[in-house]
Amino acid sequence: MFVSTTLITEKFLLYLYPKLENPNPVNLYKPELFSFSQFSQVIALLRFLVAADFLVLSTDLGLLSEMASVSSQPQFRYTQPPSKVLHLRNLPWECTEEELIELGKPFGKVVNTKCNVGANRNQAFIEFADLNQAIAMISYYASSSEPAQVRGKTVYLQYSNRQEIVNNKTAADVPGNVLLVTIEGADARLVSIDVLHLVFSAFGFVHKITTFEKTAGFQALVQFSDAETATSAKDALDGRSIPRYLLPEHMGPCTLRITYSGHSDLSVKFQSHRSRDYTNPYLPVAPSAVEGSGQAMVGLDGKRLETESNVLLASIENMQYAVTLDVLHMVFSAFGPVQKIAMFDKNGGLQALIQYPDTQTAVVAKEALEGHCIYDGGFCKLHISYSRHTDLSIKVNNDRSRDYTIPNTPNAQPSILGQQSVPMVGPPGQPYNGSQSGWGTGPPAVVQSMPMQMHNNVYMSSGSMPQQMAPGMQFPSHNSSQSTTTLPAYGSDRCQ
DNA sequence: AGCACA
Repeated sequence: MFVSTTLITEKFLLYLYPKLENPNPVNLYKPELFSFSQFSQVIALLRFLVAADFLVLSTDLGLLSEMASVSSQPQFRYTQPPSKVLHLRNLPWECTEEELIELGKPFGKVVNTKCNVGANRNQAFIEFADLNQAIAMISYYASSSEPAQVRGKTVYLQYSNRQEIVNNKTAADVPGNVLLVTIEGADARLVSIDVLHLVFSAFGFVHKITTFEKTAGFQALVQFSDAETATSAKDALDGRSIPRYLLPEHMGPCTLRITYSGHSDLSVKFQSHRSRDYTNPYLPVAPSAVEGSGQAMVGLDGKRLETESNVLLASIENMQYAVTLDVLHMVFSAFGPVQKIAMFDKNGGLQALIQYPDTQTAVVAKEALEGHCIYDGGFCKLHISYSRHTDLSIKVNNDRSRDYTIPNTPNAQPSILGQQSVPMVGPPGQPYNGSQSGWGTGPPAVVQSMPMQMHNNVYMSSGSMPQQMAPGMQFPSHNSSQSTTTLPAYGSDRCQ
């Protein structure tokens, strides 16, 4: 209740009574008797009570007496209790918030609005900062010869039956840099992520795209740099269909429904047929995106899990210095006996498969070595993933491949756990001196992921090529040396 | 022309 009942003295009611018939009692306000706030609120309250037959005005007694019911002339002009919120009806089509604010501004501060309400979308609410402002507006139009109008159309006002506007503004209404795109059409799910990328790239650099299946259908989240770019794409594409020439001929039309997403930065773990991160070319390709991969494992959280293996695939980035079989053997022997190594060139870079007797050792080695550099200065940076092999077939022992399990093999140096003291070899750089992140501190601050072509090697079964990236896929330049970390000295306490 | 929507 907005006014203490003790304020309604007999004197006050006697004063008010004749004025209640006046549709605009604000004009009759007598500051020497009551504050404006008290006056306005009580007027509105009394009107409501009278209209609702809770009070009956008695001229004889000059008093208001309480009554339960029965009114010969029920009044419906003031059937709502006063509220800061006004209900407007008979509004013109697609009335805007600006028009509502314009209408309410003369009476006070409009703090909230809601338009396009109701089945015909021709109702609205406006909420004032103060109850008296709402009262002032209702009072004014109750007595005015000119009705309230929007675009020349009469609108009808009354107090809302709610005390505040609750804006169900969902994320879909709040502009953001990420768009939620629903692709409608019988063949919606056949729309490739590359086509979506192409369509949305017309409006600016697309950072990331994820696609997924929901009850709403086939949907995608498209991330732009900023809300302005996203808005331009939304305005241009919402309700439009994907150009036919971008789709296979047999496909039906695919219409885009676009809202804003609540997200601001999508989390893309892999480049795959479902998600892309165009800002990070070194994001690994999800095995699920690799044809013929039957190893897709899904964790409890629904994310993909890497399939562990006793064989590691190492690719060497920024190979300024020769990395020999012996160097690799030394590096990887620090974590356990290395059974076999096979080296090969791939896409102008060097890769190697390193086989341990068990998966646990490989896991430890991978965790320790991933992202580290064999040589100081960011040279020969290792990127390690699990191979799908479990036992390498080494045909011949030479400077590129070796089976250390075969006894009496020259240069074969089976390592055992604990045999750790291996001096730094190779031409340049200084051995790790402990000033940078050591074993104990875990992986480097920024661990670059493996290049996406790394799955593609001669040791893998046919049909294991990674999915081709889309033509026109663009990557911002990156500084590969900024995140390199020198490989610490081998044989630290981590490896016991 | 008469009170939002998950």
